[in-house]
Amino acid sequence: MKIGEAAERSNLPPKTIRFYEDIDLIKPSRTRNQYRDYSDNDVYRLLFLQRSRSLGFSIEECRLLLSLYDDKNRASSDVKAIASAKIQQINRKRQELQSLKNTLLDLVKNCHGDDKPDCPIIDDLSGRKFK
Amino acid sequence: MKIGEAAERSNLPPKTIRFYEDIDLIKPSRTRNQYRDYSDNDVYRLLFLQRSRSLGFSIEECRLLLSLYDDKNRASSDVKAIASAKIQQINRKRQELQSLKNTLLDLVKNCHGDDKPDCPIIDDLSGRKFK
DNA sequence: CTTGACCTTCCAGTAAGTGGAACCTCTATA
DNA sequence: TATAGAGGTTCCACTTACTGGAAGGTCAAG
Repeated sequence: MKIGEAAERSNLPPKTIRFYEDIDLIKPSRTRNQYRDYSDNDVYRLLFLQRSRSLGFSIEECRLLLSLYDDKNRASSDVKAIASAKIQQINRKRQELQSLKNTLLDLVKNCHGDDKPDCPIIDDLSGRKFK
Repeated sequence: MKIGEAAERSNLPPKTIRFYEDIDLIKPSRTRNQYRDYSDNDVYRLLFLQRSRSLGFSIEECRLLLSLYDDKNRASSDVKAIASAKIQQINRKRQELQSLKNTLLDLVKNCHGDDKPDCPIIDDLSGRKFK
């Protein structure tokens, strides 16, 4: 099948699929007229990429995951370790966002939010102590 | 003062400070020998950038915030609106991460994590239904 | 007078695509 | 048969927010 159909089936834009080929994540065959020709297996591969990317794995992590996907002798513990590390990463990111949010909430709480130029948020950002 | 000292005082690397100049966030004067020459006000501006960036504001948001910082007649409500929007953004991002995490936790929970090639995580990523 | 720290500019690369231009190919229809 | 349109191709540039490195200039100390 051509790239358009592969795109539909994998929920990935054609541009992204070509990009994945550029970085050697997938290598479809070509027809005589140079059109990319995707097999069902290629589509599975693209779906694998679509799902793992949407779960927050980086391209390099996806590459690793794909190599495990290809490796019929992989240990499930290897895959589990990658997924667990990703969960820890997400936890850290969430905590970081939480603390940013708390700081912003504090700032917003102290800002009267009217038409006057006096603004504790700006004061804080500029480094003026105002507490 | 030269860029090294401005960097120390603002907690920003010199490279980043030069970059901020490239994108017109700050315009220090120059000495005869072409060295950048930062005033105290310049350092406050850099600190403002450092703080707002570290609070998760994008460069363009910082540019807007800086223009409010410069505007002695700004309404504090304008600033408050930007900060509030950012809080909403953070909330959305956190929810997104939470749901990614839940999916990954589910996957990991179902993976025995031993030396055998059978792996529910890979199965799920590849689109095979295994429940 | 040379060494070393620090400064300068410019070019390239990062992550993960997206947008657009210029051009090709196939199918359908007037 | 001519042509229009859909969808394919390549390549280059842009995005975000920097970071690294090369090649060279400047200045104070020894």
